[in-house]
Amino acid sequence: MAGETRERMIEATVTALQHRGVAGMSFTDILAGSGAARGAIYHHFPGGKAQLVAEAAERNGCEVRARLAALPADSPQGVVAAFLELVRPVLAASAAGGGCAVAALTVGVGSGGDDMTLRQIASTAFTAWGDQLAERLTAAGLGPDAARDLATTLIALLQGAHVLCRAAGDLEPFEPVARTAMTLVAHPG
Amino acid sequence: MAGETRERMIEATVTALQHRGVAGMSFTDILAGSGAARGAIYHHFPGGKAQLVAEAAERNGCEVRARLAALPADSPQGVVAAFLELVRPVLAASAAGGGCAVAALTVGVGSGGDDMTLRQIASTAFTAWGDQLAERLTAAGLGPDAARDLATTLIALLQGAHVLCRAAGDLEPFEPVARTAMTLVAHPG
DNA sequence: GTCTATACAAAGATAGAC
DNA sequence: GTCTATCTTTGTATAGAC
Repeated sequence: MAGETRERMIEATVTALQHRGVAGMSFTDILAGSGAARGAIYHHFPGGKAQLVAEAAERNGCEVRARLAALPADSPQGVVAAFLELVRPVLAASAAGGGCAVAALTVGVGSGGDDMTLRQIASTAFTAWGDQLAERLTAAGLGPDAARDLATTLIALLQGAHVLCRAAGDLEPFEPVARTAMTLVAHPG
Repeated sequence: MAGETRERMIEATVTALQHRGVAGMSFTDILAGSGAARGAIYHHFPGGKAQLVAEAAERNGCEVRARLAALPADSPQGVVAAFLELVRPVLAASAAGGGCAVAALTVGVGSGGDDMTLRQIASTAFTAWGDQLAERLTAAGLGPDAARDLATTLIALLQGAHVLCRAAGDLEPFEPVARTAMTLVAHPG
């Protein structure tokens, strides 16, 4: 079926991005992970690696955003608690060698033209996540300014926990971060 | 003088790590940045890239730890404020294309033997930073448990801000994070 | 200790048959 | 639309002269 192979290649790229990053991943990984042939890459992605990585990161960014949009908005505390439970398994995967596919676009890239495009994609995704989270927090009754600050902080904590958990190889660094996040929402602004 | 070239190579590696990461950096960068000849690398670092990267990251980790040790300990609020002012210029460099050399060891590495060693080095550095920060906070009067949680959270916020600021290309994401960190220390535990 | 030259492998990118 | 084969570049690693 048309687009089937292309789809599998994008999925494989998301996984490769999480595990090895932009510079660390190779087409060999993508081909092994998707079962596609070598020439198929440039058939589906004429822009080469840059295009493939860009599409994979955008895909992953939208998926995460959708999951944030599905958070309950009963109370600010409830939103933060649900957010923490949502990211816990993701961080567990990070500790096991995974990571954030969007964050991968920000490291290991220089100042070249294509690299700036990738950074832009990451920035857009992070902004979208923050906006979505802030929307949930305001829907739960938090003031607009406090919601924005808290949302950005939660995204930063998530990314920081990715780095720390990946280094530690377990979820241990996440626990104090989660405790702090809960005390945060108890004393906004 | 003996060790002069070796020193410059380590310095160049720290910079390369910050800008390109482990997989993204190459010996070409290190040679250009240190003025050394190609063969000099394996003369000073028989272990090749893994050894060079490991030593550079350990060096950088110790330098950061020393700067954390120099923080004043007048009050918990004072420690956090001084920490934020300490990291602000670092994050500005990150926004301009730099980054955290230690965090670079956690991404873009697989599950190989050398890679696990690098992850271990990063983990050790992060733990040392957290311990040092917690020590300052307890010296300023905070309880041991609250100090540990807050210290780990601040390190996570720092790493998260690195990712966000690098993606955004400016310091803007750091401001709400800094505001939140100050409100945090006003309501410990 | 420092340099030049080079071997060897891996990765990205293409061409062309089917 | 998919596959095999290959070109080119880059990067790690090594050998050996000075």
